[in-house]
Amino acid sequence: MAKQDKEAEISLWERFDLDRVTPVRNSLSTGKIAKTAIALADAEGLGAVTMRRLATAMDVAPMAAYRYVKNKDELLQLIGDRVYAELEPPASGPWRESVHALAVLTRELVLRHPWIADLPPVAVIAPSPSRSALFEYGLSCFAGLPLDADEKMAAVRAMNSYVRGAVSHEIALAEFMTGEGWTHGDDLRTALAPSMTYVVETGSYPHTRDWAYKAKRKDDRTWEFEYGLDALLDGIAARHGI
Amino acid sequence: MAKQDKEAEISLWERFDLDRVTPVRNSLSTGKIAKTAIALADAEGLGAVTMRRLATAMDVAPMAAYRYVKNKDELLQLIGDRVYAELEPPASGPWRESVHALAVLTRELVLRHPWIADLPPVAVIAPSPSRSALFEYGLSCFAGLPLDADEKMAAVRAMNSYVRGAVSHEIALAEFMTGEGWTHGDDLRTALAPSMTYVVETGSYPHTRDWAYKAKRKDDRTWEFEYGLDALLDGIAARHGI
DNA sequence: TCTACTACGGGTACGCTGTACACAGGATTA
DNA sequence: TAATCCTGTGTACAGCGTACCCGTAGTAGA
Repeated sequence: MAKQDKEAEISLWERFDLDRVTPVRNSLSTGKIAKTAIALADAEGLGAVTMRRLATAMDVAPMAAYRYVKNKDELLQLIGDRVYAELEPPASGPWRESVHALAVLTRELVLRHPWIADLPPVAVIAPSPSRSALFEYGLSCFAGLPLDADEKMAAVRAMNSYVRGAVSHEIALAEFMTGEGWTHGDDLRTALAPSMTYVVETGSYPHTRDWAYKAKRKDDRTWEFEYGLDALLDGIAARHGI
Repeated sequence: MAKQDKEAEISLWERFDLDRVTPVRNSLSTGKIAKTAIALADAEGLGAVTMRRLATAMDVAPMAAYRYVKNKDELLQLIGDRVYAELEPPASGPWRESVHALAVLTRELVLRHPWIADLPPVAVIAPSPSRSALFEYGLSCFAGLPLDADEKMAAVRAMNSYVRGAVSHEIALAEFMTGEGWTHGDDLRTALAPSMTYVVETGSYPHTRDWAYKAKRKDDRTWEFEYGLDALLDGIAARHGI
């Protein structure tokens, strides 16, 4: 589990730094483990990321990865961090453009790797290099504006919360719909899954029914995402006159 | 898994309706299963909700619950629904008060049963009686206002997304902090977990560091929640002049 | 009242999981 | 050359979800 059996405990991220310094020499490395696990998750979902499958994918014994990772939770933290490293913060500019762009890029990242939404919450909370950097970027967007320290943090967290909530909802809904045989398309905008018909037709949900028959942008997830995003940004802007 | 071995497949929710009609007679019922599982989760977290532990808690063989629930996923959907049934929508009033109150009540519910945040996303997406009803309530808050069907849905979903994101962040952060030996309190507002010191002190994260030293409301989660909530509501209101 | 049926819960078993622990061999250092 | 350690191997265990089959108690039809 440690780079040196005898050394005092070293954090995952220090271990990760180590293996880009010490060139290769071993068949395994934190980087290779992360890359393989991410490929596995991209291909078959987070459920396929098993210590054993990871091992066979690297042609190695089941327990081998445990030299680099304390337990599976740490593996998940690792891939959570590495996948966020893909995201390059937009060039600096007016705060609103920057924050908006960051949100859009984040959404695109998560849609590219939908399994991120399935990571255990703690794997997304524990500080990690790339997420700390993104967080720092978020805060930096508000530098020099008339917000105090608490307000800046609240603004960044509100953005994070909205984006995470919206995207995870979006992914779950998409997976549920395909799993349920939901049909959609231009000519079928008002079509509903069998499992939802009862909701609409019982008469107990008149407003939902209304939506089902009148809505025109049911498939336009990007529009829906931006609606909430812009609303939130408007609210923050108004609050501080920025 | 079915109430009648020979009958055509019946949905979880129809089965659930059945057992409040047919009084008791059996030692098990969908309701009892849900109640026991929720108690287990409240006491020891979602990880303790195991088909076997659930069975022993009900003094029954490990496989017994499968007469009432197709698989574990359905069990999770069931308890996800039952716990949301606790939430009583606020009395109707001006849209903004209603929506605000619903958000606050939802947050309180989730803080009371933090394991909700650990439910697999699909268990929170699949339509279910109590969540459909809450959704309907959300939509009804915007009835009669100058929003079209798509905008109403977008507004409700934005609220949902923010609340879910914020609360799950809040819970994960709290669990991470206690798990890490983080100290806090009036006299220790600026104290940091050992695991975070490096983030603050490397010099690579000046804005985060700034926050760590200057922020005064680090422990005020309610304030933080309401900051984002009000910002979002402001944005929605402004967008439609309501 | 006898008979047939069936819903319900019990029991056993399988393949999979995460991971503890002891060990072997090549590389590195003294 | 000898001692050390770093790395990957092998085996094993407890616990998971759940497929499948069976006994039985209670009901329904005659």
